[in-house]
Amino acid sequence: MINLKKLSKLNKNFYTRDVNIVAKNLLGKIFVHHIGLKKLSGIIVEVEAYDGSIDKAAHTFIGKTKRNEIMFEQGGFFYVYFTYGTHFCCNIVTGKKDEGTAVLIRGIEPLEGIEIMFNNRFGLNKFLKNKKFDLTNGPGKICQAFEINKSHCGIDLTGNEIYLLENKKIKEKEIVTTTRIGIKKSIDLPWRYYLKDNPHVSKK
DNA sequence: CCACGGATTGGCT
DNA sequence: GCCAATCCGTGGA
Repeated sequence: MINLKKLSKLNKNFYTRDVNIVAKNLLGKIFVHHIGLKKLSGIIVEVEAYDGSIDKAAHTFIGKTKRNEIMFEQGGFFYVYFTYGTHFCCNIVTGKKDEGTAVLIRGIEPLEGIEIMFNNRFGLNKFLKNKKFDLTNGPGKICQAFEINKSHCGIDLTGNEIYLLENKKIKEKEIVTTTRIGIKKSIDLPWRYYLKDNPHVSKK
């Protein structure tokens, strides 16, 4: 088991770099959400980069709007959006101010608060124990398990409610690079990254 | 004001 | 593999 107390929080210098650099480096980091006395955490195992300057699939491609304005801030903020009438998806804003770049979190390996996440996803049904790999393998599922919604959009990730922790360095050969999922524009950009053989990745 | 589609998920054929 | 659920951001009239 990882001793989270020894890990340092990721700072502004981490987040304000190029979106694809940050995306790759987010793999293996610990995502933490404090809710009162509850604590939920897990290892990031799958991400996608979005860059409004050249990427038609990015929410910022159309310019600044009320919905996407947090993506135009400097790196280190949290961007949450609602889609398909049913799901939230969470992103890490990256780069310098006005770049309009962010990383979508698509897969997490749960560490702390697994019982709470299970309850958030499936209720208290004990007959669903075989669902242990279906808790956080997808962006909508992550938000449901981690209790993330629109109210968390704009949070500063250097604060104490939602933040990320440093962890052991991931080797280049453990990272799979491929195209992004579920989009209809700019579908050929190889901006999806995930940890090889990890069962909490949404799709191979 | 109205129409449209989406960085998804889960259930059914 | 196919498709409904379900709502809001966005853009055009």
